[in-house]
Amino acid sequence: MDKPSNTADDILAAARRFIVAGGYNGFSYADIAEVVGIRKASIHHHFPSKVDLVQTLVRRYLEEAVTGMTELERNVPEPPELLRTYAGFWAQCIEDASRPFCVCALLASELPVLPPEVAAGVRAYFQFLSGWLTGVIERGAAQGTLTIAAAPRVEAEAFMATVHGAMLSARAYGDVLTFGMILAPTLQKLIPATD
Amino acid sequence: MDKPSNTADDILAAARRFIVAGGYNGFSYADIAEVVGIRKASIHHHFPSKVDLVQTLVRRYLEEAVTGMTELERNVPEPPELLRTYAGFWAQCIEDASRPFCVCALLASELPVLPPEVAAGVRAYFQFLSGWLTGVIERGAAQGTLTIAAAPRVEAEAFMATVHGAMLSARAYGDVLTFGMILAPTLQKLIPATD
DNA sequence: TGTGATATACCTACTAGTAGGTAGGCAACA
DNA sequence: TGTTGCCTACCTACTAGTAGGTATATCACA
Repeated sequence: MDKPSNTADDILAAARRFIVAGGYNGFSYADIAEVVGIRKASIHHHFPSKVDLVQTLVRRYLEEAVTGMTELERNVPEPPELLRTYAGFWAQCIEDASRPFCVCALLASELPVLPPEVAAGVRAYFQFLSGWLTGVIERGAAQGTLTIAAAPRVEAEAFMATVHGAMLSARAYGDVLTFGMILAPTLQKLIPATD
Repeated sequence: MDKPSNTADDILAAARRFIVAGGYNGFSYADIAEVVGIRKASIHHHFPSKVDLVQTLVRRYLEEAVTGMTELERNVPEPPELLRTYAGFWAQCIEDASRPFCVCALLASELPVLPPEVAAGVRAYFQFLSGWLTGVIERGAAQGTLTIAAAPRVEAEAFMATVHGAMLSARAYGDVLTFGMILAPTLQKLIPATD
């Protein structure tokens, strides 16, 4: 677990913050060096190139998502509550400004100018997330705990799109409550009323 | 109408393509100079700084949206058809790759690192679009031609978020049909079945 | 009708600063 | 003793932007 040094983790954490703020071309090794408190050249010791750094970041981001979702499904088995928890996670991240945007959603927006290795990682994340949501929605529909109007895959893609678009709007308006406001009716349409 | 020279328009068109591909930091004056066929310094003659250039681009983008929506509402008066046409416009833009992303949606993702003048323009675009959609949905709900589960403003924000998120997914998957696939059930939920 | 003033649109050649990246050294430590 | 982690010092390529020039077009007016 402690194979990568603390500095490497610090570099990755700084890179994540910079990417979340302004994308792949929105930061430099000099920016990272400053916040981590080392020299530019020392970053190259841990990550020979910028591509290596961001590739590692995206790979870990996907790994964390996979373990996070697995963990989540163990603790929260019901599909409606899974969707609510997933949306609530991002609502919290945005509200407390700890992670105001999804790394891969941001990188996806600049996909055409991304190094191919990074682009592939971003695509993998989208495929995983969409697959996971499809599974959850499929299960909910079969159980009758979710109401869907289209195929589970399509509903999953629509849900994911709304989540990403809501992040964008929250950022555009500079209003952290926008995300929750948008997700509320989206969840409501999927979850049958219990009145 | 011919106040700005052809070259200035060419520069703006090139900048738009570059921004749509990779955002504010994803292109340089050198990139534009190459595709327009002039020298870097000549771009500075038309747009003294990069901020001037992108600011002008965003301002015009909003102006075009305003006139486009006004025109649209004159030709297509019914709210359901307005939403369908708006979504269809973007579906077409993405499918024929003519405008595979909204300039302001892309810029919004990197808002924290944008020059303040540009950021303000992006915010204005979001406010206009959200306001227009709110009006359309409000009217549709009053007429009974649209079915809404939340306040018109909330439904409008959710719709806009889904459109932007669907652009992102289409880009992430590299599949131009993803956008239409996502928007179909979204429209379906707002437009009552006519069976 | 010719002449001068002004403006437009572009050019070459340059600046300071920043980008990612490299070479080689030094100290701590297993 | 070799490896790890970081350093100074440097590189080349590129960034936005500037200085100063030229060719051409337009207009005012004698």
